[in-house]
Amino acid sequence: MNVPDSRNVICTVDVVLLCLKAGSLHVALLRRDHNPYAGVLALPGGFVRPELDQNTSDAAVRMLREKAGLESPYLEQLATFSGQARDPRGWSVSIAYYALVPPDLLDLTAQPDVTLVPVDVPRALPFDHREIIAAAVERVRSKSTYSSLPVYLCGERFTLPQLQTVYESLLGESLNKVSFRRKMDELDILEPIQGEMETGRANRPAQYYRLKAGYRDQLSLCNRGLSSS
Amino acid sequence: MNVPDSRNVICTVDVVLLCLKAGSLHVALLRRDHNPYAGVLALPGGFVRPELDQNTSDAAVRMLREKAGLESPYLEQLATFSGQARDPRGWSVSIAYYALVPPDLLDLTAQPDVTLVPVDVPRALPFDHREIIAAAVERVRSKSTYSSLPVYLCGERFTLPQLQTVYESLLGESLNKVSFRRKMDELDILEPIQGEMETGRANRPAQYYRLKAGYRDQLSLCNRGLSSS
DNA sequence: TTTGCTTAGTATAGAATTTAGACAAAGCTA
DNA sequence: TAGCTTTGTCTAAATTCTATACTAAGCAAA
Repeated sequence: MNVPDSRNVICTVDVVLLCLKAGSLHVALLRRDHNPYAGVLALPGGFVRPELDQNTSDAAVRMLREKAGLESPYLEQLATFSGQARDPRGWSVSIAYYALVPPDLLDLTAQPDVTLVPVDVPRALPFDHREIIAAAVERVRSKSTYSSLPVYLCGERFTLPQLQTVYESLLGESLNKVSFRRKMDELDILEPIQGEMETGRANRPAQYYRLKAGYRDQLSLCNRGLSSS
Repeated sequence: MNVPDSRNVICTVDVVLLCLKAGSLHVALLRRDHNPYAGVLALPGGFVRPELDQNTSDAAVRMLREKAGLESPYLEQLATFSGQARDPRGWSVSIAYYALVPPDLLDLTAQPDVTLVPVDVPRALPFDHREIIAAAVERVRSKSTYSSLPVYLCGERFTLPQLQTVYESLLGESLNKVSFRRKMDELDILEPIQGEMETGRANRPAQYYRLKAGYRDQLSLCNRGLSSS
């Protein structure tokens, strides 16, 4: 009667690692090194290890470090997926996280096991990983309509036209330049980097910006959203 | 190496059952009938039972039925809480759900074990239940700024002034009547109940509305949010 | 060196949306 | 029947958003 069948539940953590490549959202997949599905591309993930992890968020950080060799600037719990059918080993829960990284942080030459796959191209995946990825993409696109989330897909510094392009590729629609700049200004999370301009192109140089110090780990929300629809 | 220490993880589900009482949000607590914390007020919850539950959502439905004796019109996964310290029995995860019910669905005389407690009055609770409740309240208030969520706190039928009052008590600010009605109209999820008016008060009777048939289990989102701030 | 091209960044006017206030509608009470 | 109250709608003013135009500034080619 005391601690019954819940001992039969397998407890794992999976991470949806997202970044922009060639203007579209990609997810990082790894070839699994053991059964089930050994050799198959899947989300980085694994068992929660109580002796190593203070909580599941720690476990997600550990997965990213061990399997993709990086510390993500943005990591958020997505949802928990559960049931009998999703894992052939038995009734399981997977606490899913998603991470956003700028492209330069994912050094694919140093991590030859990692494969970047466009999220919008349907593909068979083991477990319910396709569903988990779909939920993460949905969450990112939704949050991009009213928050500063996409900033985490940019590097340390970026120009406003670059940032606008990132928003536009996530939202799948073009944004009004004046409105976009007004809203970034209202968010009040960016600061120009004095004297640093994007040069080398045949036009007026664009100002480089960076996140203000206090906003490294904290989202900012717009009052009225960014897109028109 | 195969299925390691994750067997040592305790897997539970907790439900934050919310309703409006006297114009403010209340959470339903139950007196625990076994250790740890036997006799203490806590969230309805319990172990996931793989032989009974298809998934954790089923488990949450079961908790509501067994412990509070009701079927909630709205149930959504909130987040998963985890770690060594939150449960004296050991490293645990709790997949938390939240439910919204109209006041008349919670028959406290038939369920004498259930206690309704205002969410804004701080109170010591076992486990990390205070944190879980805070997250649920935060989620409900946040979603109320841009969605039809508060409708689930009303009964089968309600007038627009009643619904506006529900929004206002959740958001903690008064809303513009014209804007509120325009946005409810844009959501296009309510229909007037022909001929049914709220009578018995010393003023012009208000029209009763209900959710349109297709929207019983589905949220609708505003383009631009409801509140002004 | 100069001309032309391209994109950055800003100003402005017109369009669209939101809000505050006014007011008629309609039932209850006295 | 008069007066009170809240519902539901209309309208004008305030605010916000968008399209367009225009200057800024660097590169490339003549």
